Amino acid sequence: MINMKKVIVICGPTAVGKTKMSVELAKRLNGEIINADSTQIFRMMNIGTAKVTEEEKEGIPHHLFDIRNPDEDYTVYDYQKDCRYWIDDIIKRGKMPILVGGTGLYIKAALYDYSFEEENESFDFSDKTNEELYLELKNVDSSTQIHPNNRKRVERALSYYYQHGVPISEQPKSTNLLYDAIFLGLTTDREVLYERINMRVHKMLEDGLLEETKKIYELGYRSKAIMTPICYKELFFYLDGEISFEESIELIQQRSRKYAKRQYTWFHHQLPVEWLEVDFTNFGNTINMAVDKIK
RNA sequence: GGUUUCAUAGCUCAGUCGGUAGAGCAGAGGACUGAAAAUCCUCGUGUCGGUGGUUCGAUUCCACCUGAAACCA
Repeated sequence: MINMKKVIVICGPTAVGKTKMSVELAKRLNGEIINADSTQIFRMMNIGTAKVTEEEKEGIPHHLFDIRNPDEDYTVYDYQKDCRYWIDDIIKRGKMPILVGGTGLYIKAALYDYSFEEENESFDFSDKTNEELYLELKNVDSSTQIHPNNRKRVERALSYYYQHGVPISEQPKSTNLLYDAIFLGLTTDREVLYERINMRVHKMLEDGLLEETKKIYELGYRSKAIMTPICYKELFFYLDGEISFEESIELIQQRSRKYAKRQYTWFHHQLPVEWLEVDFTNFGNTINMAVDKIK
């Protein structure tokens, strides 16, 4: 334990102030920041992903932002390697690695002993129904816990089996922490958070979200990277004339609320998070609380 | 002022030929190892506007009251 590498993680739901906290901590603790948000990996998607701006960085080095184009794929597998690389690099230079982001799976995969292997084959299941795929999976993995309707997971389990010859449920599921990590979760009342989410969407529009989206829309990108995050696909519906502008904004806000709820569920159950109630009227208090927890 | 229609879950509404009611949305809880801002699962009692009347029994039929909308003056 003594020799484990120290890492600070700032997590929590969307729109609680993780970015601000990360920069302040980096300034005080001689740290560098590593992105732990699956959508901020990509270039061009800045406003819609609430990516840190150059000004907000305040000169602190930021890693794993803008490392892929929107038409490229990026997965947990890639993130695990990239994140571990930067943790080691930052520590070697005598500085403190600070992971910031809301993608729980990425954080867990990087810091725990999740094992991934090189995979290059891809399988096409598009001609089969959910029921057929589930039966196919049951056949090779009778103890599967995946719900039949969760097609994405069923397909993934089958791909895994066909590639490795063993059921995905037999994959080692040990969850040992590989780093001396402290997980700081920022939180606030649900109502306050929902209000902040609504306001942030309006702020994004003021900052040019629609223009950013139009640029991507006109370039014709319909990749996973673009169609996954909240904001772009909803505004695409509007640009396609399927829904009104107001409807698309409400959709974005609604989905962001649900996303925040899912994030709470993940962080509460999957990581040993120490929660900090954010003081929005005096953020300095929250920073001091975080520093106390770390020391 | 008159006529007609409407009043049911936080919202939009369905329904009960009289036996106290259910969808969508909103909201809540949960799962999670290669698209994770993704994907998937579970959760619906509310004076059925108010007061009376008819009835074994009314949210349902009738009367009146209140409120809303449309039309006529």
